[in-house]
Amino acid sequence: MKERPYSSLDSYIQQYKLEDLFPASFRQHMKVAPFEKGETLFSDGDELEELYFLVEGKIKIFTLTPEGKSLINRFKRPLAVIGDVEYVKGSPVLNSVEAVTEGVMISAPFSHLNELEKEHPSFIRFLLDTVAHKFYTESHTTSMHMLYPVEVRLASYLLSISSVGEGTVFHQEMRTSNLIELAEWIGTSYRHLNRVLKKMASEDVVEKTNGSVTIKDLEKLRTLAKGNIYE
Amino acid sequence: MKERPYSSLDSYIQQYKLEDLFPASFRQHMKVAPFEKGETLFSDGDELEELYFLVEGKIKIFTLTPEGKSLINRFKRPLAVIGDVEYVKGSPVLNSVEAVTEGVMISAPFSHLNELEKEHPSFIRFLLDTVAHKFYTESHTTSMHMLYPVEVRLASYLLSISSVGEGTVFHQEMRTSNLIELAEWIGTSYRHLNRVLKKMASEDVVEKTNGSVTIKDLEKLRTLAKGNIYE
DNA sequence: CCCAATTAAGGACATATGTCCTTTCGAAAG
DNA sequence: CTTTCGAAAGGACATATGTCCTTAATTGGG
Repeated sequence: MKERPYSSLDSYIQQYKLEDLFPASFRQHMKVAPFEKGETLFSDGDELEELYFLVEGKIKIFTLTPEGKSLINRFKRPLAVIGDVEYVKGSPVLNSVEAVTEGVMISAPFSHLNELEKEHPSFIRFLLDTVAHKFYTESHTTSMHMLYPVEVRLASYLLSISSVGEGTVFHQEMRTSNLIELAEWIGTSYRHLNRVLKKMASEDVVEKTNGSVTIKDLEKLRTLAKGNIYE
Repeated sequence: MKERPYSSLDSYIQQYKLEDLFPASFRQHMKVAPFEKGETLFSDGDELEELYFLVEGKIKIFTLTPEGKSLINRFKRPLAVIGDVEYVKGSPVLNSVEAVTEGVMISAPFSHLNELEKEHPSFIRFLLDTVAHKFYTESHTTSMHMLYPVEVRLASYLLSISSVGEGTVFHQEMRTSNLIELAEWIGTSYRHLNRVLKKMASEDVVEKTNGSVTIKDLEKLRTLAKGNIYE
């Protein structure tokens, strides 16, 4: 997985079935841009000139306040679109974006997208689908955050990363690299997350072993989540 | 203003300059639907069949939890689009909608919109603009709610309803009909809102006289809002 | 003008969450 | 094996906010 040379534009387009979206004649305007782990890709307030597609790696989208607090809006894996809302509204970047792993984006300049819109209306439909979906999840997450305490959100998060196969509980890779990030993701402080985790552990809902969290009682977890689930 | 007969479909279309969006041939599929104050227009989970345009009156969009808590997502005045995300995603209604005043909606069936999309791609662009804007404001509001305490959000709200004209502060009609609604709007309890208002009053930032709130010190308010402003 | 029915305001207490700091633990270096 | 350092956990306290209930204010009806 390491050091694998990044594919070319065309192979990414093929991989993600974007052929119809970007006709061959348009691809000359597009670029391939690798990035490093931890790199700041976009900052709140930047003026964007291109639309980006995440084709490899993982990024996080978050808000920073002047006071230094940060709130993670969401994590993204391929295929994700960055800059769609900015393109449509012509406004500066709404949230900051940082690379969680190394990865690759491909990009297309706004200026050429206007032409593409005219020639290939399906591109507008694609954007519409993308933005509608973003709105949907954002709206859902917001309600959860506003209406339920951390315990419910945490339970919901844990459910979202566990999959149930024939009665066995597998816990997938945590979508957050550590507990600090998890805290920012569910919108609380690290301290408080710890507190809630400990409580859950004392009730045998989860088990904490050196930094990693394992689900022990899926049913109790479901009760705690009150039917909510992230995304 | 009362009892004024509602206009016809065509006059609404003209009034809001929707002629290009809905060609004459399409309008036979559209309907005019008046509603009463307080009426529940849509409920969380409903299956929507039509796209609606609010052309008269004021509505509120909110989330209800099984436990009975409610969170107001936003208020809408004409021209507003309802059901866009549901149309695009084909999913059930995300939030409940209630009429704050009497008013009128005009509607177009989803089934016919598909054809419209093909013949008039500008309609897709219109939806894209609409949804992108929704996302933008939603995202902004979410960050505020998650990152700042009620005092900041309240200050920000008060700023948003006051307009400054040549050094004089006018406070517009409160967009919420009462303090309870305001509490739901900024995402807190009525009790707590009262507490914060009282504190602001004691610092001469606002004045409370029988239920209505008047801004006394715009500068202090700006400081409290920390540069944030709703919408 | 007075009273009942509402609506607004506020007191008391409980809970959720944040902040700061100390302690503990485990892994990597020496 | 010991040291050291950073990550992880947790204690103590402060603040924000919620819940429940009581009191005060307001307004339409008689």
